[in-house]
Amino acid sequence: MSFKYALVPYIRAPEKHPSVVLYYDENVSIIKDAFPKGKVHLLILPRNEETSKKRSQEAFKDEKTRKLLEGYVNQGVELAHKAFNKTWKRIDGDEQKKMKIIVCCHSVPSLNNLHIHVLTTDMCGKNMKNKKHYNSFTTEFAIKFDEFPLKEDDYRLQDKGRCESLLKQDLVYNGINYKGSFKKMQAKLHDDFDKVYKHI
Amino acid sequence: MSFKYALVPYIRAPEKHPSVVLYYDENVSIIKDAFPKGKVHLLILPRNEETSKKRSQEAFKDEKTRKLLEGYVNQGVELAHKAFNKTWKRIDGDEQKKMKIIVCCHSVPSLNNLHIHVLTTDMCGKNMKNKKHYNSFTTEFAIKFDEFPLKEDDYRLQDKGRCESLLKQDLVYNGINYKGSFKKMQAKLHDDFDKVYKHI
DNA sequence: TATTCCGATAGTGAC
DNA sequence: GTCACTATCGGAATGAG
Repeated sequence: MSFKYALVPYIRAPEKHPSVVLYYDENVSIIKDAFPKGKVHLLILPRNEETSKKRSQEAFKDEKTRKLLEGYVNQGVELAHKAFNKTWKRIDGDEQKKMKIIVCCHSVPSLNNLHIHVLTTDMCGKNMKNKKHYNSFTTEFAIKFDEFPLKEDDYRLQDKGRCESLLKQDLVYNGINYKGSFKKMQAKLHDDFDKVYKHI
Repeated sequence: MSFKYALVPYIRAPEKHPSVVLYYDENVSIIKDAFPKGKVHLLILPRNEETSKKRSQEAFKDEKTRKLLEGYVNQGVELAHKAFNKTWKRIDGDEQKKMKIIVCCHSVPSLNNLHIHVLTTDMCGKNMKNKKHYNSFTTEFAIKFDEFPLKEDDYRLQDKGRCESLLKQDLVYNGINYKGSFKKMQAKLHDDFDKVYKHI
């Protein structure tokens, strides 16, 4: 099952992966997601071993941990904006309007090391390929960083099955239900993106 | 919907299709199935217009029609054996053992002209590609020619839905249930065939 | 159950 | 929900002056 530990190298030895690691210090590594689901998609990896092996729901019950990460989250968002603006420009030239960023953790992660997703909301990354990818960022499956700590009765603390069922929900974009047709929705997503942004 | 009439040319003008038509007279055309599901796969097509447009269940209520076709069925089986033996030979050399032949009509045909399938039981034709193909010849979905006329209470006279559900049954070969895995079953079918027969 | 094309769905294996 | 591969399953079109 070693794939579950794919993030370990960036936590243990970030200095060895300069092409992937955007920033690191003793507390975190911030890396580019190898399979981006948005035009920009970063991961913040806490380097503390105890923190890293917890699920987000547990790790962020602790206020000190949350407070520590808060600053890095702001930094991650800043890095994401910079990366996005380096490649994309609004066609209307309005530089006040900033691309929105999602900061979240998956309620059922597949990789064993705690990671905070920081990604643009376009959902147009090269590796956005199916319904589960999409729903994992657009439904409650994604726990927003500012939702932590979860209330004690939040189903996402315990009910893995219910969380996973969110990934099978009908696709919804702009209030339109695309049912099973991921491809059609994706075409619309790309269309809409291309109407607003141009490649630099 | 013209695909439903794909067989019409062979009924109307068999003389124009010598590469497909093995035999014809005023009553029938016997042709090679364009998408063979067995190593040899023929179709017997009654040329009488009234007969041709009936389902087998109805057409073969009539004894005269059955008796007329009986002879052609025997001829079709003979032709199938000849065609098979022209290409395949038993490895054990036992020429007494003859390849078994299925003679049947589908309880829910997709083509509008009545056609009797005559095919070897190997289920190893080039166009045996999925579960429905297989089940259409190995379950009660296939009405054997000698089952006609059907008893009045046979569900296949009326219950199209139940007939169609037979096509979705689990795959069974040699008492083994292959569930959804058509490819694995097919590999076994080909294996077993190749153990007994060699190409001439 | 005619085929073919496309796409969604499902299971697996990955060291 | 890591990906990538294979295969299964599911719908729609097929014609054409």
